[in-house]
Amino acid sequence: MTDTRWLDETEMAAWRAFLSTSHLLERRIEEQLKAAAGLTHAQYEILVRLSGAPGRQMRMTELARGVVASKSALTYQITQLEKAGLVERTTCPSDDRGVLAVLTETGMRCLEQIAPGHLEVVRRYLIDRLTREELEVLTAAMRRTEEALRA
Amino acid sequence: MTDTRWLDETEMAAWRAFLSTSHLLERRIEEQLKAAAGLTHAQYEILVRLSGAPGRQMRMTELARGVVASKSALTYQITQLEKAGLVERTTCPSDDRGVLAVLTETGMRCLEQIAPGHLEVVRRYLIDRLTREELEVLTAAMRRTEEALRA
DNA sequence: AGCTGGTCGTTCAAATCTGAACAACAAGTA
DNA sequence: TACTTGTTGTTCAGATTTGAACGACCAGCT
Repeated sequence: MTDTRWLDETEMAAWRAFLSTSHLLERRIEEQLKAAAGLTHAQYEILVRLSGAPGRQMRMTELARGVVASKSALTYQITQLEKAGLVERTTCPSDDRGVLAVLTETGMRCLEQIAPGHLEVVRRYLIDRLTREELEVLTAAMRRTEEALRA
Repeated sequence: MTDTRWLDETEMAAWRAFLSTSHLLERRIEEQLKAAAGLTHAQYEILVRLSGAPGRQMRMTELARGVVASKSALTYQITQLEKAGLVERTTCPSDDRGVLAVLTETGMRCLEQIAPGHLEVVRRYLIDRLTREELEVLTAAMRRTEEALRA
């Protein structure tokens, strides 16, 4: 509170661009997924994480960390995905408190079907507009702040 | 749908890092603002935009575009900020349909008071972790995709 | 003036997220 | 064993967002 470190032009420009772009991209992705499969981006990310996990299953808490969602938000979304038949709940054998979210065959097929359309959006607006070097700079920068935020 | 262009490792790494980090940062910012002033990040951004606008006022639609929010979301938030005395609504003199959101003196003082704490978070987790060059690369990249998304 | 298409901001119901509270269980310690 | 501390996932109420529908208004044209 003593003396405020404001952002200079370069810093402010970076922050504003990052902020606007992430929100705009989020919007577009949401729109595409809703139209293509009636899914939320949050739901899509859950399917992706599960599909990449051993046994296509994950503990609720671990999954929540992965997709950056609160525990209650994940509980809600898993319930929705369960109703849609894309995910199932299993009690964790090694921990009676635990719950395993498991990707069903239907869920896996659904994901394979909508992934191309989703990735097309990610490509068109972000990935294909960056050079190889920019991609690497972006990754390094993001990982540094991600690491700080996970602590 | 013909042949899918998947993302290679470099591309996927960039996308995942960008996605996780933007969500994590959003969370932290939300947490800080809530604790410091009981404000949402969306509300804070509205105050910032208004403070930088001529006459500290903006048309609803223009403001919605600026902060990347839907019209209904903005209507809701402006109502909240009005209840808090930080913003006022005025009928637009040149267009009877229009509504001007005006930042009040109280709103301006509130913003000046909480900006330092907010910027400190932006610095600590993002800005201060990037080199000058990285900041510029990030800005350029984000602006390119922002431009595409605004079209 | 009358029409037409478009824009503006709001409203509404439904969906989603948040954070605190909670009960059940785990793991270590005395 | 009994106790303590921490974790797990859910629940709940409240806050916020979404998208469609709507009435009011603008601008250009006839």
